[in-house]
Amino acid sequence: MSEIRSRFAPSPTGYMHIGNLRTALYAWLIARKDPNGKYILRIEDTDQTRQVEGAEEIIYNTLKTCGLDHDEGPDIGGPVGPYVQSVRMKEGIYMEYAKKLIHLGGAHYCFCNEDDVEAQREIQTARGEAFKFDDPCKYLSIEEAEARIAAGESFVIRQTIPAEGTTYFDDEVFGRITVENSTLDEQVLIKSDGFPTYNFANVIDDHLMGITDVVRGMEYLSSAPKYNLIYQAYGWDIPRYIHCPPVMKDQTHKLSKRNGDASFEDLVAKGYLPGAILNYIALLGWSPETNQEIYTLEELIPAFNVKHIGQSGAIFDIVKLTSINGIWLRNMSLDDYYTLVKPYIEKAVHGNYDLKKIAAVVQQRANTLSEIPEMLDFFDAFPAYSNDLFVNKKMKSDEEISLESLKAARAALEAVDEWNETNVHDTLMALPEKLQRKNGQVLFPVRVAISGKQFTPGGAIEIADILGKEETLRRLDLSIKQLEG
RNA sequence: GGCGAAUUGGUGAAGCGGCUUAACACAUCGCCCUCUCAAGGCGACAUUCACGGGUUCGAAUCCCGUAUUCGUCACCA
Repeated sequence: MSEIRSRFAPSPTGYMHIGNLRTALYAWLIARKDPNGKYILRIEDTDQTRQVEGAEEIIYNTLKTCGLDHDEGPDIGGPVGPYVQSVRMKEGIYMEYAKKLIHLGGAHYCFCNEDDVEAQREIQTARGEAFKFDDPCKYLSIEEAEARIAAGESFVIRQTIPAEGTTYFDDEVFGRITVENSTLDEQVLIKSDGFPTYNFANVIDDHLMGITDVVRGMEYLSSAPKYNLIYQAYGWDIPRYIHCPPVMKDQTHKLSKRNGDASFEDLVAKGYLPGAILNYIALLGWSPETNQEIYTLEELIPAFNVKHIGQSGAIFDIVKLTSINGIWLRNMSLDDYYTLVKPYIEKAVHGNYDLKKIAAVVQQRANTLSEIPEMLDFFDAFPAYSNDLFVNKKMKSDEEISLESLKAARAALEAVDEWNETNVHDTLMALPEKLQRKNGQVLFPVRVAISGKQFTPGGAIEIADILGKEETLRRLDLSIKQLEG
């Protein structure tokens, strides 16, 4: 009965930010650490003006591709549904609890219109104070208020906050936060359209759904004390709070899609693996106890520990993500890698080549999927290149030596009957000795001559093998002609 | 402006009073390996933990103040 229940409670506003995903990940890990733990998905759509079509789909898809499976949610149901706040609202859940709170003295009806509130706000902000609505309605008796409602007056329900004293709440990462009650605003709990505000719906749903661990961004840190007041009024158990510092774009700006920063789906489109993204995100603001840095989702479960979540914002570093992604790519078996990468190879290579060999050669060098096509463009079209490429100090190679090597290679290769990597290798590796040259003085020119590029995935032997005898000889001929001027 | 929080190298960070001449990783720079580029191997890279005081035999680690940054102050979440 003491199972951990954590939740991911996104608003369907469009895309999946990196910060949101990290919150979802941490909450998931916390639930999965407990063998009986449950991970709940709840859709928070109480703001009817911000609904975005298809946003829910993005949430389901992202969680699915990340492997963040949930045990209860709108799509699969569960014992404490419904899991969408707008449908919970229609069932009258929030209004029922709000009324209960009123009778417990933790809230009151308010009939002030927005102009009344605005007037106060102007005065207070002019004085440089934080806004705190001094609500005349709080002195109305419940009977009086109910009579006005019965008469058809529009109303909201606001939280009632004790005038004096302090309230605190305990956070797993920030410790105890204490604030003066006098600084707390009597915020709206139920809006005039009957919908609850985020702050209220959250408390009610977390309690009704038996949530034990609340993971969320630290932008909610200042409003958290008000939550405790509500929990206390009801006499409910307060869940564990885990507030996470923001994911930053730089020192002073939060990472946000609004500023054109990458979202999860953007990163996937750029050629990053979901697993690698999750791996990296886990490390943003959290650090493991060992020096291990590469984690699969499964490995993250035992390693994860709330105690090691940091307190200051972490800057999102795409370079580090790229490095981690490269490691993930290189760690794959060739078969898995090949099926993953085949579409990317086919974007660049249409000729009749052994794509799996190409995959093998590219696996050691690509850090992202999307950079693969341009690495392979020379297979289809032998590019025009300058003879300068043959000049390389380190290889002790120049145009003259290259020409000599190329001619020798051409002749030797022409004699190869069975064209495979071993034979090409043996043939080419026999040349340096014969020509009294270093390996690089022969193989380097050959690689340039058949690829036309300064840098290539794979060396001369691998490329020649993939290109095949006919194409290799053809390119060699072209390059020899070019060198002879 | 009030309130809350944070502050260790270019980046993520470890550290929680002596074992720290501040771990590890990315990035950067050397060297090695090598048919290029990568990958891999080796090495360099904070005399110093925002600043100023204090406590202590001893502080990045505890306390106070200053500065800076972030968050919040909505019938948005």
